[in-house]
This record gives sequence, structure tokens and C-alpha cells, in this order.
Amino acid sequence: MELSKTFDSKAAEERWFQLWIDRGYFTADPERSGKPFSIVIPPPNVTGQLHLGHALNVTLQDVIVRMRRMQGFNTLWIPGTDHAGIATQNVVEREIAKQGLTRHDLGREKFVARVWEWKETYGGKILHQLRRLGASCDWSRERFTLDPGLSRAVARVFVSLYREGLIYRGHRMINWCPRCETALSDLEVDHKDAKGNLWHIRYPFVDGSGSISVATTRPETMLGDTAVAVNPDDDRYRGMVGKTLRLPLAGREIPLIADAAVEREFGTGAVKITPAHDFNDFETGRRHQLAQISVIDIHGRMSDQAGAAYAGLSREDARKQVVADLEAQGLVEKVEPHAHKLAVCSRCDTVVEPLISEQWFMRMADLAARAKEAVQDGRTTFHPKHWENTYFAWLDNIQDWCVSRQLWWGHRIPAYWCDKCGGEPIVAEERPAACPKCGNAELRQDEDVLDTWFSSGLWPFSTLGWPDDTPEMATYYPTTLLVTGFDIIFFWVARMMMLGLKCAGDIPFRDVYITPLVRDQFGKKMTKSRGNVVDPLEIMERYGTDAARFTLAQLAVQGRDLILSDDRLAASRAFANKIWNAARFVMMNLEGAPQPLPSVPPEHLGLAERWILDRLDEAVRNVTRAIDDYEFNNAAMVVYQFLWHEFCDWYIELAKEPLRAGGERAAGARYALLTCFDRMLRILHPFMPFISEELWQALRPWFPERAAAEHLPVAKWPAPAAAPRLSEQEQQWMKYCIEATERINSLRALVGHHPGQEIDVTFRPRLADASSAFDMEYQIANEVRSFLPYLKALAKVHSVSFTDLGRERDGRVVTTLLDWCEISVKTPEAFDFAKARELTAKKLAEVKKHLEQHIARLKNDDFLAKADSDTRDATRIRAEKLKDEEIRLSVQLRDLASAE
RNA sequence: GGGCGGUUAGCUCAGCGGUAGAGCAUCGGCCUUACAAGCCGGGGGUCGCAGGUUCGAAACCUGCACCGCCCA
Repeated sequence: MELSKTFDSKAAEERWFQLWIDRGYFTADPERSGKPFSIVIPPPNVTGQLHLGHALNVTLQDVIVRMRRMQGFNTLWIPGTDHAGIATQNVVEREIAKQGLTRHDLGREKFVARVWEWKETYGGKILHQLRRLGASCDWSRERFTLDPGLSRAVARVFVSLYREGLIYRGHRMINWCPRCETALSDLEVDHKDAKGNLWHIRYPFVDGSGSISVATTRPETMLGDTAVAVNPDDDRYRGMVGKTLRLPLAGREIPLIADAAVEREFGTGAVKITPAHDFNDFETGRRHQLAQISVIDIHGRMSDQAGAAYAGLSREDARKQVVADLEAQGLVEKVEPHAHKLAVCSRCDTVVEPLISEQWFMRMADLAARAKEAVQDGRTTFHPKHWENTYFAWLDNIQDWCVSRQLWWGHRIPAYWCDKCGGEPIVAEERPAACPKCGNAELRQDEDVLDTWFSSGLWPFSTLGWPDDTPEMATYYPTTLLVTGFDIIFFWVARMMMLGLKCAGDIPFRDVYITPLVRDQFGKKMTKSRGNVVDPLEIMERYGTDAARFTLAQLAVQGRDLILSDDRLAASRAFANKIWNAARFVMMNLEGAPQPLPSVPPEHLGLAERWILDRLDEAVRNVTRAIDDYEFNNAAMVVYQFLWHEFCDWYIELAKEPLRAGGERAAGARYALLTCFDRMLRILHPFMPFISEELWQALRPWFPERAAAEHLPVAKWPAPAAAPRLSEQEQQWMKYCIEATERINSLRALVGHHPGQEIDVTFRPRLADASSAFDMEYQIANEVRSFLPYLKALAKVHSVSFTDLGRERDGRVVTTLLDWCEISVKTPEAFDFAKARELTAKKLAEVKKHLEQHIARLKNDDFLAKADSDTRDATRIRAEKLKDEEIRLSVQLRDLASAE
């Protein structure tokens, strides 16, 4: 058997994912043993397309879910989508608009049927994209917020909260989107920077005693003014408060009032009050019992109350007309450019109109207080923790939530009106047969639907079968973890917390991991309007899904944004290639080897074999801890470092020697190579599920410890050995071996030998050991002999010799100093002594500088008195070494000078 | 206006009280039969600025500057 020259990521992705699904590896069973570990996916919008935020979010969830599954947890990861009321309705409205139809032409029933049709055909595209990422969700449990079960949960919650008085109907000011023709919650409104004007308009006093100027960004709303307000402490208007003004164009008489909320610095210090079209003015109007005159209707057009001259005009046209009319009357004092924030619908970007309207609201104060408590007392924890501040801040300033939407796509509000007796609505899960008061059977269900987030808020338990007592609820609720972006803390996290505590009787999740935001290579947020959105599918296509996932995990640092670059992706692809080729090397050396390979007890393994197995154990410990702590970047780095720089760079090279030697030593090396690969691939699997499975399957027949599991997703997470396989002495030998190899290679490059050329090296004791130089020589020779075969192979050493300090130094050598010895290599005939002197002098200067710093520290009484003893010792030892090195470099410099 | 985060090598980022690190890029040498998507070796940083705490600060505190985000 042989591996192809390169890894075909696409073929592996298709092959393994389908097989995993077919085998049911991701299918959860609440009755199974094992500690539960459950996650619900933050449901993406059903109209959604996979973007990098999703890709990151899902990759991180998958990393942790896969590890937990391998660790033997009873794992559940539920996928699904939300129905995205406005967004989905918009999509279908646009579609039928192509045939010149509006939803009203079709009627509610037909239109909703049409939306369902669209959903069945195109909706959930994003879930297929998540599959391509390798998401190990329990796809048999896919949920949709409009599913019958989830809809039942919605109705149950609405009814019970209504009965408790937590849901009520109110006549209040709300955000209204004139294009979507629906109410919006605060969170569905975006604030954009806009360049507008500040119009200063003169309002004359009725008594003819002049006029007062008000400044406004929305002159068209003046038609609905019912007062002008100034700050009571504003000297400019002292004595005028209480007088009556004549509202231009409308002709109405309105009072000049004083209100402390007026900012004296804004405009002229006098502001017009339009209680029916501005949130602040609404409050001011209430304080002063002002009339509310609605001059703009739900279509965003001027109403009859705006006056015959303006009724029917759009807000934009009305503004032009009002300004023109005021100018004609000479009432526009000045117009100045003004930068301000514009409130727009987050779905369609239309300027939002504050309107007074009758809507359904959820009382939030109490729910919010309990949601806050749960985080304060640590039942739920945010990672990183500082996001708790954002969560608290929102809950502290919470307003009642407008939950009704004037849409057709969504959960229709379970409230029924009796037009005969016209009383309170009847709120019930099922349509009542008749009005309980008058017996009228012709009840009319409320036209509105609920905000999508109402059902999303129930997601952590409605997906588990709530309100029924299901085994899923019993086993998996509260869920373990929610992984989401910070922008969703209000939408999901807070509302899930409130509703989970209220309805399911417990927190919805124990941990909340807030992912970084993915930015483009210039550090800009990716937005459609900027056009800098990167398609993750394209990235997966170009670099392979494994590389894309690995890159995202590697860059996922807590508390910092993530900048994705091609360089990083290419590096991950190179990593996959490296693993692939390491496997090819192993395969090459398996010719004729028995399947499975015989197990070799540690005491029969060579030094290098036991060393790499110990190092792997350390890597396993570190990667496990990092994932436990949601440090995905560190986890990925541990795997990368081990695989590439320990296993490939060192162990594979070390193994070549025993493999060549054959016999028992080769068997030991093969054992170590295969055992490493088995475990390495297991810890790689959460990050790179496909290549790991591909190689695991290829090598599996030879694994000395044949796994019970047939495939990696259900293979056991490796457990490190209880004790290290190397003694301390042996650990030191390996350290010396690696160090000596690096130094000799460095010397080889310095003297200009060809990389492949074998060289002779001399070991001698350090100058500092001069007092016992002879013993030292003996000891060093012993140390080196314990790893000499490795050294010869790795550092391409032809012969080694040992000498004590007593013997004459040959001037034509270059030397390097280690903790335990110095190593010299002869210089060739053609050697650039001047350059070598320059380098040595530079190094010497550096060493001197460091040495002086250390000496100064050791002479400092404060340091000696206050630093702890470990630090003092370390400083002393370091100073000795520096001194040693200083002498050695000086000697070398002198030698180089005399040798030429 | 309130708040949060960031500022470390050319780029992307670790480190968060005791010798400044990684990956990529760069430079020199190697096609050494696992891998040129590679191997070996090297160069490169007064850790945003200014104060303070400390024997000692990239790290802790304060202020400032700039960048980004959230909320009003």
C-alpha cells in the first residue's frame, strides 16, 4: 500500500463525512452513559449564506465537540435555523415582485404557502455549507423555529407570560419600518452616520413680541409639533417660558415650555417638541401632558393631520416642501451642515420612523434582573470574562420588548379578538371555540406575528422537546456551552438566559464563549457594503477544509479580533502537506512489516523512541488543557509544534538511524512511529478531521494497539502515560543531543562547509571547569557516547574527539559554548577569518553588555535583599555562564587573529 | 457623551513581573530518495508616548495619542 504523492482534500472530505453520518457517529442518545456535553448551534438565519463568522463559530464548536465525543462524553450538538421573519418575507416579496405581485395580491394564506415553498427549496442552504465544514452535529435532530414542536413552545410561553402579566398590550412609541411596514425592536435598528442639515426655524410669538428660533434635523415633523422647549436655567429664554407661539404652516398655537432635558448647547437651545415622532419628545410630551399629533403614517407618508398641503407626500418630499414654504415666509433663519446619526432598519436600510402604535410588549425588568444574577453568581460564565460587562450594561438599561411584528411569516400571536363584545383579547394556545363572554364563535386571531427572537430565545430548550418532559431535556439541559459572536450577546444570550430561567427553570448554558470577529486582511470588518466579504467556501476550495479550519482555530485568540490572510491559510495547507508526507515516510518503512506491528515495551525501546513518546504525552496534556480553557489558538499551536517541529524535524530524522540498522531497533522505531501517528492524528482530528481520518485509516492496520473504534470521530482521546519513559539523565542526553546537533550545524554553516559534508568535531570541557579538566573530559565522552549514533547521523559528524583543557589549542578552529562543554570544528583552508572575527566581536560585545547587567544586579544590595532566592541563584548562574562565554569568545577572537 | 478592546520584528499575532518569542516574509546555503507547500543556517524589535509603583516593567498603576468596536 502506498499513499499518493499529495493529499486530495476534496475526495477525503466527501468520502469521510458521508461515512461518519451513515454510521451515526454524531447521533446522540440521551440514554447513553457518559457525562453529558451539549451544545445548540446559534441558529443561523434560514436565508443565510455561510460567511466567515459562521465558519469560525462552527469550527470552534466542532473542535470542542469532537474532543468531548472522543473523551467519552455523551455528546449532543443540535443544528438548525431560525425563520428570520423580516428577512425571509423580504426575499419572497422580492421574488413575487418580479411578477408584479405584492403579498397583498396573494393574500396571507397563499403568501405564507409561497414562503414555505421557498424555504423547502432554498432555505437551509447554510446547513449544507456547515456540513461541508465538517460540523459533527446530530443532523438527525435538525430543528427549525417554525417546526410544530418549537411553535408549540412559543405558544405555551406566550400564553403563560400573558397570564402572569409579563406580556401585555400597550400604546407606546416604537420603531417602525415604513418599507417592511412593521414594528421593530431596538436591536433591529442600526445607527448610521449621516450628513444632514440643521435648519434654524423662526416660530413667532402669538402676541407679536418677536419670535424664537428652533433648530431641527427633521423640519417636516414640525407639522406635528405641540410645544417648544428650553432649558429652565437658560438665561437667553428667561421670562419667555409660558408664552404662546404660533406654529408656522400649521397655524396652531403651542406653548413655550421649560424642561431640564433640553441641552443648552444644541442649536439655539430651543427645541421643537413632536411627541408623536421622536422618542425624547414622546417622554417630554408625557411630562407636560402635550397632545400627540401623528403627521406621518405607517407607509412613511404625511397623514391628513399634517394638513391638506402635505398629506400624502413622502417624508422626503414633505421635507422639501416644508422648507420651501418656510423660506417663502422668511422663517428659515439659517441652514448649517450637520453630522448626525440616522436610525435605519437593520434588514432593509430604510430610515426608521418612530411612531405611536399599539403593540404587544414583554415586561423585561424582572426577567433581566434574574438573567443578570445568574451570571453574577457564576451559574453561567462568559469567556472571555469581560463580555459580562456588555451583558450587564444591556440588562441594566433594558426597555420592554416590543414582540409583535406586522408580518405574515412567523408565529402568529395566539390571541383572539371578539368583535361582538369587543373586550380584552382571549389568549390561548388553541383557538377557543367561542367567546367566553358573549358566546360569539366568530373569533378573529390577532393579525401580528412574534419577533423571530422570541422563538430563538427558547431554542436551547424548545429544541430538546420542551414543554414536554423529554429524556433530552433531562439529560442535556442545561446545555454546556454556547459559542457565538459578541454582536449577538443581546439578541441571543440575554434572551435565552431570561427565557431559559423563566420557562425551563434553569440557565440555558453554563459557559458562553464569545468568538473573535473575523476581519479582512486590512483589519476591516467584513460587510456587504464594503464588498470585502470573503466566501469561506472559496477558501475551503482553494486551501482545503482542513486548512481553513486549522487557520481559524489557530487565530482564535480570546479577546482579540481575527485577521485572516492568505499567508496564514497557505501555511496551514503546508502543514497538512507536511503531515501527509510524514505519513508517506512511515508507509515507506512498513514494507513487509506485520499487521499490526508487535507492541514493544518501553524498556526495549531506544532513547529517541521513548523521548518522542514522552514529548507526545506532553503535547496531549497541553492540547487538552488548552481546549478545556477555550484557548483554541494555543491548542492548535501545540499540535502544530509537536507534529512539525518535534515529530518531523527531530524524531523522523532520529528514527532513520535505527530504521537503517534494522532488526530490533528498527522494530522499535516502527513501533514509535506508528504509535505516535495514531495518537497524533487523534489530537489533530478536532482541527483537521479529514486528513486525520484519511491517514488514520491508511495506517490503522499497523497500529500496535489496535483501536476498538473503526473511525476517528469515535476513537478514544489519548491518555498520557502515568510516568515519563525517560529518566532525568536520559532527558538530559536528549537535550544535549539536540543542542549539539544544532550547534554543529551552525558551525558547519559558519565555516562554509556543504550541508551534506561530514565533519570532525572536538568536545572539550568548558573553561569554567578547568580545575577538574581531566575528569570532565572523561564525563563528556561518556555523555556523548550515549547518543553518538544520533549525533553522527543528524549533524553529519564523521568523527568526534575529546580533549581536556591542558592540551594546546589549534588556532584554526571555530568554537561554540554549551552549558556542559564546548564544541570545535576545524576551519577549512579557504576561510574568511575577517568575517568570522567580525561576527565573534559582535557576539562578544553582546555578551559583555549582558554580563555587565547581571553583575550590576548582583552588586545591588536592594536586589540581594529583596529578590527571592531562586531569582538570585538564577542570576548568579547566568552571570557565571556569561563570564565563561566572554572568556571563550575573547580567546576565540585572539585565535582567529593569530591563525590567519 | 459613556464603555470595551487594541498598539510587541516588514506582515499576522503569542507572551502579561526576572536572559524579547512564533508563523509568514526576507537573506545565505542545500533538489541530503517523506515533504522545494521542503531542509539547514542567519539577519531583523529603545515591546505607541509620558509619568509612577518595584531591587527589577513589554508586562502592574495613572495620564495622553492613535486605531477598532459597542451603547446612547
